[in-house]
Amino acid sequence: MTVSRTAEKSSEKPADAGKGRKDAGEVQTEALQLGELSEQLGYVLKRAQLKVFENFLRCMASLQLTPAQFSVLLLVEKNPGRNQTEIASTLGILRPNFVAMLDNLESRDLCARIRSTNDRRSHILVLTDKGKAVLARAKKLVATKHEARLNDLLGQANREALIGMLSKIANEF
Amino acid sequence: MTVSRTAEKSSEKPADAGKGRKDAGEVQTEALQLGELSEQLGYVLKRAQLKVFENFLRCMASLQLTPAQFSVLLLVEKNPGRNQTEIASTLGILRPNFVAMLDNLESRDLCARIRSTNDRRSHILVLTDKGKAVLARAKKLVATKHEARLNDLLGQANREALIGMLSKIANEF
DNA sequence: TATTGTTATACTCTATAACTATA
DNA sequence: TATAGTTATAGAGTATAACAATA
Repeated sequence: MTVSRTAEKSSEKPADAGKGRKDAGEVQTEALQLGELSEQLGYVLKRAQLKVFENFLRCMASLQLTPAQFSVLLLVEKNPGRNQTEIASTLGILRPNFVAMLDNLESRDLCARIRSTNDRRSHILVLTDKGKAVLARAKKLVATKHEARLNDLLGQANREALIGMLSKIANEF
Repeated sequence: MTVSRTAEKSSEKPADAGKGRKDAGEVQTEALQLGELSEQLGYVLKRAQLKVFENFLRCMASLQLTPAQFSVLLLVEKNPGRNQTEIASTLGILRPNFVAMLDNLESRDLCARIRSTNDRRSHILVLTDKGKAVLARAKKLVATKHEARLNDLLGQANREALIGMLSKIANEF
């Protein structure tokens, strides 16, 4: 739809552009009408996604993990012995783009590539001890700060319903 | 989180990487376990958003309108007489990035910039007749193809609940 | 001095082609 | 010949600084 922002940064606090009130006595500066936009699934979905990612980044600031990196660590932990192609494609990451991502995680000693003995073309992915420790801390931060925030906002039942509907859209739309 | 894709294109059909079954008789290729990932709000939100945008693009193929362009047309129609800064900031678009976007819409004769007489620095935005006509057709396509699809999938009540929760996240998270 | 629209620019994501080393 | 990982590259989207015209 539109929307932007890279975590904190500056600029554009949307949906509240015109102050709604004039500060001095010049021209009128009424807030804009969103109209049908606020009912557009894509629009509200995109905005919500950006907010959630921003919050995720803030919660993870101490561990310096992006949502994408977190998803890789989670998937590697849950599926040990898989190669780059398998992990990347499951996450919707293209193999070429996965290389730099892994270089980063490997340089931080969070995961490692191991040349497979069966097929020497493949790199098996594993978490290092540090990677496991960081992921454990990350999970706690996500649970106590990030997901907890969502529970406060929507309530447990609604949160589950939301995840369910989004999954359905992701899988069947 | 991860995920990609630009509408149709090729590559990466995630969440079903390993076929789950071997085709010949080589090695095992079981489907990967998503594990906690499928309960992560950010992950499922991002995936759903990509699917919805893809579907939007497909529904709008005949009009060649992106979600972002559609949102601009909607907002200009609903708020005639506003300038670039106001429209852009409401949508979370940075002014510099809004220039090329408007150049595109203007070159297609969908909207026009009008130098304001009050403040000659400002460009007032308006829809052209063609812009109004295209937007009307776009709304119909969205309603009958795009949003209708969501109703089929979730049902009217759930769809409204979903929009409501996403709005709440977008505004209060 | 401040603001509007603009240009230039940079950085991140995403996408495709093609190379290498294995198979 | 096909596949895994990689390189190079290109295109969107998003971000900041700075300039000209105007206020």
